[in-house]
Amino acid sequence: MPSPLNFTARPAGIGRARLGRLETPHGAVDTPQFMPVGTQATVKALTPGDLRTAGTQILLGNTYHLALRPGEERIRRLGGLHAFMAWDGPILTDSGGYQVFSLGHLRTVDDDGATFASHLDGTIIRLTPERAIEIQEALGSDIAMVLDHLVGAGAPRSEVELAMERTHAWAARALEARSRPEQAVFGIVQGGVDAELRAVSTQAIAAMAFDGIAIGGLSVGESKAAMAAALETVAGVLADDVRPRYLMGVGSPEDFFVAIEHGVDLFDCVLPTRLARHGLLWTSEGRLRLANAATLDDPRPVDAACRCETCRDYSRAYLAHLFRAGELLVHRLTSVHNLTYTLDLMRAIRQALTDGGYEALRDRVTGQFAAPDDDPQPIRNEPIRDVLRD
RNA sequence: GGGUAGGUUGAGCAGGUGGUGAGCUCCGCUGACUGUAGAUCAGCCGUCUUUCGACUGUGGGGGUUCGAUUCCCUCCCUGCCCA
Repeated sequence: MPSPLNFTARPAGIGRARLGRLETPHGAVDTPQFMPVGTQATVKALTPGDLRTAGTQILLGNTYHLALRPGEERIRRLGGLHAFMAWDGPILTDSGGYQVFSLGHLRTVDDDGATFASHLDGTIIRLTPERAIEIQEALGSDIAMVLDHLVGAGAPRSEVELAMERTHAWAARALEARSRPEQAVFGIVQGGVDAELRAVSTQAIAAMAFDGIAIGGLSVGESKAAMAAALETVAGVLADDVRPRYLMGVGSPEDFFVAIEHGVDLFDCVLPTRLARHGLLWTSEGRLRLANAATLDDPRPVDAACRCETCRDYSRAYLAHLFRAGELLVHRLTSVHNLTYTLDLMRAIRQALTDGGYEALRDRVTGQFAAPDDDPQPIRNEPIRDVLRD
């Protein structure tokens, strides 16, 4: 089956980093690229217009959540996920594999698939590799993910290995089950942070006829060093693989650089939008917490270097007020900003990989977002009253 | 003026009928969050102490008592009813 995707990429001269372009039935995506997460057919608090303005090129949706509500058949009857949510750009749907992990106490897993007790009403939901493909075909996403089995950091090797073997078997079954040539399907590498299992898994998935390779089972509690090591293992095995590579569930600004240098093309993460709703903003000077008392008196924009509507029109003090007052507008304004920051960062990375200056950009951003333990200079979040006093 | 119900740590409450009142929810302070069961969650939130712990605190004053939030006297304040 010819791939519905057309992906071209070239080495960028920094580690294994590459610059590419991914063409899908609903439009092209420049890589490296970040995909905002819209689990329930919406990126929380944002309209498709907001997403476009922020620079979004491709979105995520979720098999488990949409099958539960409103139901994939209803979405199919209503014209498919793109029409349903009024987003005409590319969409990638996750398979529900993450819910096998995150809803651990509401499900059981066996070799054939996973059984959930719906988190909404307890209804029993069965997800198999075939069913996950069927749901995603009904949703009509551009890229479907295979159902996989991921386990948390710290799981015993035997458990990691079992989940990996299951993932491989499920991957093969998903490929057998696919019936829509216009929908791409990505396989998912597992294997935890065990170098041997990671390598085995990468080889197994890469040997199958997927349209792209996803790296799963990371950013689930392991250390930064362990994640980097796992990426190195995967990158080594995939050295000559020309398909798009997608690191699932990552990440934070500093994580992007590490992964890109290991050849990752695509990212998704709830972090920018979730942190936004929780009052944590990413800026060109590091983190800004709306909840902190000092922000209440700060007349400055969130980020003077940012082009977004929030930074153009509103002060930190106003956002801090909205946050404390529980006003819903704050969710849109902070989400607009964090997504703009993230997508502009990704654009800046592509630019730097093209024109130079990548290392300087990486070092600056990594320094701003380093863990407190590594950073003796926590970001300052103080009002500039002195400047205003005449 | 008469009657009645009250006054608890920023706010709102719970509790306590002579022997441990620092418990809850807000507010406030500080964190966490990585393929979204998350507009969520955690810690702190009288004073001193890193901790352990110590001390203070039930409207004010006084009394009875070994001991009072509890019993007595008195004053202040608030709600409601009647005049």
